[in-house]
Amino acid sequence: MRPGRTTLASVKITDVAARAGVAPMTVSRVLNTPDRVSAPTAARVRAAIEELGYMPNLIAGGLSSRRSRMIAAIVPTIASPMFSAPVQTFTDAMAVAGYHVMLALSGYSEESEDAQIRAVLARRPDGLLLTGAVRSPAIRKLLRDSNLPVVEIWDTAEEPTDVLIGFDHAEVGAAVADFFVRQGHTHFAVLSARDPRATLRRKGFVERVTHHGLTLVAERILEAPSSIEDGRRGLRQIVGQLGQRTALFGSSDLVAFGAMTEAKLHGIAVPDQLAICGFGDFEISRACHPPISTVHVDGAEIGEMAAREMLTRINSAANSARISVPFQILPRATT
Amino acid sequence: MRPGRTTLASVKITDVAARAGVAPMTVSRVLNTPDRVSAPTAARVRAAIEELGYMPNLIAGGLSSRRSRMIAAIVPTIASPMFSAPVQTFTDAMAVAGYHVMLALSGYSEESEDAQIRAVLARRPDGLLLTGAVRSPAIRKLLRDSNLPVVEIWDTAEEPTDVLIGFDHAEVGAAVADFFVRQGHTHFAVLSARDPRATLRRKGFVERVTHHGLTLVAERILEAPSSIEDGRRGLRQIVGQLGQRTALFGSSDLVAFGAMTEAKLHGIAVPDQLAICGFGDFEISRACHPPISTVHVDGAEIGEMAAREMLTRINSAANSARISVPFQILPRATT
DNA sequence: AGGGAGAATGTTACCGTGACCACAAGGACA
DNA sequence: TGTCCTTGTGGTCACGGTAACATTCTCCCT
Repeated sequence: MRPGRTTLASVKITDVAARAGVAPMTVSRVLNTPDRVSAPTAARVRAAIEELGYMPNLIAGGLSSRRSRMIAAIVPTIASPMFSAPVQTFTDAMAVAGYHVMLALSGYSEESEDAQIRAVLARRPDGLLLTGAVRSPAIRKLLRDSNLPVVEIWDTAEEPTDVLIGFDHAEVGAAVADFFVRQGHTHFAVLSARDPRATLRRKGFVERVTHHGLTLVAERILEAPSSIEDGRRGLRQIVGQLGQRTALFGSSDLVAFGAMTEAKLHGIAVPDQLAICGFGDFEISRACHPPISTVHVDGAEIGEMAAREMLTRINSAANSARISVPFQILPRATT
Repeated sequence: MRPGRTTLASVKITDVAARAGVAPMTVSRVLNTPDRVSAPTAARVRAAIEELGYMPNLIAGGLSSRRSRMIAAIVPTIASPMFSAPVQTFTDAMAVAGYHVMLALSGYSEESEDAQIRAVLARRPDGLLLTGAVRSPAIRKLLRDSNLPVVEIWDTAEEPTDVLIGFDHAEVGAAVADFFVRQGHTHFAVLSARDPRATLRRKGFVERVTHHGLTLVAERILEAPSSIEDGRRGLRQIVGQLGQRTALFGSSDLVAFGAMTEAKLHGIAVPDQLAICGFGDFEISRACHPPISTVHVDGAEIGEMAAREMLTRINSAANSARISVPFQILPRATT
């Protein structure tokens, strides 16, 4: 460190300005709107910044400009690829644009989510990333009044607060049922987590099965977020109800993998006696043996789209929208 | 909404003060140091807050108090339970204490981590959570000079910048080697990701094997972060080099699971011809069949400890420390 | 040559809080 | 009864930037 150099916290924009022989405002412009400063001046300022080890204070800047360059993201958990994937791509994409992401985890509790939203608004984020549509009317009103970009992901069933990116989970369930039916199945089972979106998938599946006049032989609700172990336990609990040939829909690939594992131990042939379809296209369903049929939805892509929508809305007003992301059934070896 | 009620952004502390008939400072005290305000005054202030829908501005508060009540966390990725678990528990524990966590993802690139640290310091966090010890001397100096609490997790091999919580990965590798040796193994193989900590484990393993004068029949470096598929591919590549009875160490449970999956397909008996030990005690190693022997380390616990240390250091100066977290080999069905 | 447009930079006035210090009122104590 | 301490509250100002407007200078066009 050169003599006279000062430390992180103590150097402020006025110090840099003095050193470079310009006004503080010019330093600010060099950092925020470089094209409005002449090249020689900018060079002098940059040199001063370098020499002093100046680090801008975004808290002060945020207060003054009323833009925090920060986004709050609230997801149930990051322990599942379902949410870690979009959070990861969203964070990366926003970082490129100069935004940081504040992460809050809500579990699967609605009250917790509401509390987190309130808490995080005190930091004056420039936007909000939420999981599923906000249900509490009070919070919805708060968000609408705040005039902030709100991107809700993973669910398009409900009315968007602002933008909603995802797909209809009930349709997924129905599509899986249809897929099984086309393969000639007549007997069905579901193992499904107790979370809002898994519930929609389960209902869509069950309704479609019923609509076809076919038989639901077993239905089991698991805890959320559900694990491989939940899938195994679920299958153990319904194993007595399975017939000669049953088609099982699991609410995630973890559940499906657990069910398959347990089925093998019970001597049940997959897919001949028990056909299995999961959800999420996690790596495990692709890389295990036999590979498990599943529903592909691109969480990473949803995160990127969310970032795109967020930036659009930060930079210019945009209308409320509902953006559908396709899902796709991937038949593999278990169906 | 009652008449006269104003919206989020516009209500400030002076409005509340006027409504309650007190000075702004008193409102601030009601929110930050309630015990210094008389009960009747506090009640009046709270009523005014409620009526106006006041939401404090933590940006302004942070500028004034020079405490942002925010922690920056930088991890390589949250796609692996290795990091999502501690991030999750850390975030939860800090939230209870009124701190929010800003998340940045560095991949496995050191330059990216350095850049992220610089970027995030501009937000004046009250502390930093990092993965592994900081290696760049410039950044280390920056952090030390900043006088911020810095909690580094997952690695105790290097010198801590401030506090280091984790274990020695080379010791893990050595312990696994010893464990195999005690079971009578004489031939060994490793499939290991190209990341700093996996590399330490691999080296510890290989050195111990060599030290015993035993044979390393195959060693394969995988990409980081490594997946089930990487484990399968790795095993395919070394399958020709495996002898009658080999003990394989995988750098994570995903790798181990992939290796086991592929071994079965090649007709290799596990554990008789190929014994396998993973690392991390992810759910998959416990819930798959046969359950895979692994090294248990409690990522969730590390996150909680990190939060504890962070809060301690925020509230009072503390000495640099290196905190060891135990790891434990869990023999299951693959060894 | 005069006028106007545009580029580069400076000046002023906050942004919304909390630290710090001042001060009034009331009770304890000698 | 006077002094001292404690408790509760208010006033002032600084935190470190940036928006908005003002100013200066240059250059170009008619």
